[in-house]
Amino acid sequence: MKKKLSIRDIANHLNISKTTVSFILNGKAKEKRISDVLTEKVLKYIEEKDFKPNQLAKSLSTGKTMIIGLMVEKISDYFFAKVAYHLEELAYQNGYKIIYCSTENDTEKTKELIKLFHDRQVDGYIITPPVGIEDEIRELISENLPVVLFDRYLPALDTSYVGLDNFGGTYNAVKHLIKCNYKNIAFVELESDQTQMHDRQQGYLKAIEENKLEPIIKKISFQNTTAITVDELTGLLQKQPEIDAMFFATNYLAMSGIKAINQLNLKIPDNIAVIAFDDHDVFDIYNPSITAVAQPIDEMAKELINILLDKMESRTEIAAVKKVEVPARLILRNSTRNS
Amino acid sequence: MKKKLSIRDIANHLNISKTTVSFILNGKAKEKRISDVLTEKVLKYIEEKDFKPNQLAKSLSTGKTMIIGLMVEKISDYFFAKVAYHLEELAYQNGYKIIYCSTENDTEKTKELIKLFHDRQVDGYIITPPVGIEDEIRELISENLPVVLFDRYLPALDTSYVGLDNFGGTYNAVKHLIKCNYKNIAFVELESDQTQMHDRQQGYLKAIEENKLEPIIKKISFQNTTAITVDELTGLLQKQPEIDAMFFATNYLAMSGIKAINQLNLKIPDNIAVIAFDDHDVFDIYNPSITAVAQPIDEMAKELINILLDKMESRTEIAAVKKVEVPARLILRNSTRNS
DNA sequence: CTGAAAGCGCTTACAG
DNA sequence: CTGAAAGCGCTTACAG
Repeated sequence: MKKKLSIRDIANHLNISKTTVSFILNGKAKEKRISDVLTEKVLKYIEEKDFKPNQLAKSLSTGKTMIIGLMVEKISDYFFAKVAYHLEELAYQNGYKIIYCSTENDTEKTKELIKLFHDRQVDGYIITPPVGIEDEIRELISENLPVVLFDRYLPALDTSYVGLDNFGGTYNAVKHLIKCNYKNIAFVELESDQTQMHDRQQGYLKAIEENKLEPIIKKISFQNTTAITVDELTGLLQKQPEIDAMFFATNYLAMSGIKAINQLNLKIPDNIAVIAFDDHDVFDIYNPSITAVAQPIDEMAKELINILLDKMESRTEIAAVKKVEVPARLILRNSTRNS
Repeated sequence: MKKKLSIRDIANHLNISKTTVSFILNGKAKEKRISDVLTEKVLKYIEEKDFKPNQLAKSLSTGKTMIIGLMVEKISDYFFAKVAYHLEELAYQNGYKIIYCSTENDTEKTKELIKLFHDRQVDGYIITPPVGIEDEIRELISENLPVVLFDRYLPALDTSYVGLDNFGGTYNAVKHLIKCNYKNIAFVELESDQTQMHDRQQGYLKAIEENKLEPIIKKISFQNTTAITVDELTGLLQKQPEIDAMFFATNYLAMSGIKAINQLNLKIPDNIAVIAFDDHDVFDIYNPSITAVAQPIDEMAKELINILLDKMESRTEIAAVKKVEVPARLILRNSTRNS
């Protein structure tokens, strides 16, 4: 078991002070006008011994951890996993590490997690907030900590935010269905107070109203098992056989819906069309492949990191509010008759 | 912006020493025989001020970070995401936090990540190793750091390990196909030197040989896009139309395979049976639903944490080797004729 | 029962 | 150009 080297060991060995070593280590050799010869010598020794400064000590002393805390609804979800992946990449390029965790959309759990991140002293927060978390977010901001909300916002709170144009994305997709001559378009959504759900619903309603069609809205409880959701959707289709298209507000709802459609032996897209909000890699593989409203994940990740970095590196006010809504992309596949 | 409280502020305010506050904070009041009255008073003040000790300072001083580093092949994969989720839960119950990252099966990237975790001074490592990482793992162990390998092992290295009984799981699944009267069973696997792939192949071969059938093995490159894989599998099925069952060594291969089967208008399970290694929640929703060899994820997570905790809390030697292989579960669905 | 003091490994304002 | 010293916020061996 090797003894860990410290900055003082190096200083002692080379007969110089810790200060000098520290300056060289942090690239301040020029600025502090330390001689090239000395700098060379120290760097060489460090290289040779493969010295790694203790990050804990560094953080304690600088007050920065170089860690970004990412809290998403569920890290195992396709969408969030992808976003996390991109964020990790971008953060890393800027010298930051990401630690992530799942809120499960549970307000209490999220409060716990914010505390945890706070204890670990992360330098910045990216959060997909459940409802009821306003006070905790406000508290973070009042402590001058950089926060960016993501995926959904908190209407009561004026904070930086990156999300999709949920309204426009849904509006365009439903208009596409209408153009393809579908008349009875059901909208299946999660029972939820969150803005992203609400905005999708509004987009649907606008398209329906503009075309003088009848809205058919089905709300599914967040706590449902897949089996129960499938049952409820089977029920809906039996009760309202005139439905000839279904718009699902999430990809998992779409999967349950497809199962219900299969159970009733309806054919996609002949008897019924399907569009899912949020793309998923299995949609391309499914038979028939499923038309989806996709979120430009890499673009969102880039916006998130940029806003956060600007705050963390004090290029903007920590409390400055910047909101970005990126446009959705409609990916046409075979679950809709495409006119 | 509120001033952060420190242990010294508390000590000053109550006119006692930092030592006493620290002891009380760490539940050592009894052990150090600090009076109940004082303990009460300190606890009350801490509660009231919502004081949180600085973890960085604590870690620097104790040398423990209470963080476990988890490195999986790809955190966005269904299987790994689920495992991570369970591990997080279990770690949390024991006062540990998990930080995770993806190796992408890239040896160089993995070396980087091990360095990163090492710099962050995680207390323990759970790693799904790519090949060629033996030296780095050996180095960790020689520094007396707890390491458990997961999902696949490194034959050249005698380390603690938790994984599936890949051999038995595949063997039983293929035997099931044979029992259901399938005769020309193809095995589709990833080109890979990893033990889990190798063991699955061996399980397949054993079942085939025992029943005097002809093996048909197709290897798919790890770098393939989905489209290329689909093409290759379509080619295979056209060249060898006698194939009446396909066993896929991973769930993503199965999805590509199903797409190939659909493109050729073959019917599952009448023309061709499908079994996937590694369950996926869409398999249950797919039409027809897909028979799969499932890994008992929660059980694996439990074993991992137990082995790691035993090492981290020095209940066993850090270098002690414990290997666990958990049995696979065959989940029969409708992609196989079930006799 | 309780406290003064050294130490964990860094950074940085200050002095020369 | 370079260093001595204080400080970040904890823990803990030692002394009484």
